[in-house]
Amino acid sequence: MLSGIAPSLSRGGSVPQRGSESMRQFTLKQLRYFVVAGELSSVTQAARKLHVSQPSISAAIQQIEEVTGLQLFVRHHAQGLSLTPSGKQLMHRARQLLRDAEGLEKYALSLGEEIGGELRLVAFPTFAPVFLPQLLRRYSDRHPSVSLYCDEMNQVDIVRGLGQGDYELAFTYDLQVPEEIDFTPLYRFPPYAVVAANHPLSGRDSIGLAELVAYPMVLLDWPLSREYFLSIFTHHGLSPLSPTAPSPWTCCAV
DNA sequence: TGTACGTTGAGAAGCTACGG
DNA sequence: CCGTAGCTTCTCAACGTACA
Repeated sequence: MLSGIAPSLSRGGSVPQRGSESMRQFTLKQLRYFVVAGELSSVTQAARKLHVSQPSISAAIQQIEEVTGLQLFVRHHAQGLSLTPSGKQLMHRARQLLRDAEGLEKYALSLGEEIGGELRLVAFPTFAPVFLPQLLRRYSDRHPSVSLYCDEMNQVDIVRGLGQGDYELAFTYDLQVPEEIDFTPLYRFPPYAVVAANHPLSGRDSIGLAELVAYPMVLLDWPLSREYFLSIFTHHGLSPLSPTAPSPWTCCAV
């Protein structure tokens, strides 16, 4: 949540607010002006894009700066604007707020009708190609009015994205998922070893961990993933040969 | 010096609250 | 119900600044 500010949910027209409190708020419209100006690094271009005058953009930014007490932009005369670190942080949250407001509007419009709006989800790349297509297709068939937006990330970025509200849903492993995130197990995956057809261990129904340590391994070198698989060995007092670290797509190919 | 761009000031328009 | 006051937001014009 945005702390210390009180955005007004007005759309179009003015919202008269008497008294000194009125100067302590800003509107979603002003937030949108700020975000677009930040994205384009220009008041002029933002004004063109939003079909308003330059002073309107400038005034909106100043209002937000006054309310928050933050300097959001560094002004470069005749050279546009650049976001300050505070401006970047606020813009990130402002985008979320605008998205939520848009979602709320769509939700309100869809009340009494079928489910609509946008569902943003993210998945771990190694099993995203395996499970997501079928899941997404079934979901789209059932809820055709929902726009699905899907990303692929490593475990650390997935957890961060959920925490920041960038995504509503994630498909990933149960690795260091914070308590504040609801985790529902869908599948249980036993670890598999994939070997070449002419490998000494080829053709076996099962392989013991101790048998694997003698051979070099290929592991996905992503945050937590590599540590997780190595921990399976160390938990049993085993030390595998130094694994190589290819790209995720190389792993998929292997 | 011309051009591009952001800011400032003045005035208009639109909205709501309030009182008669 | 209507007129007025107060407020916000908008546009236009002018100005200041930086760069080629």
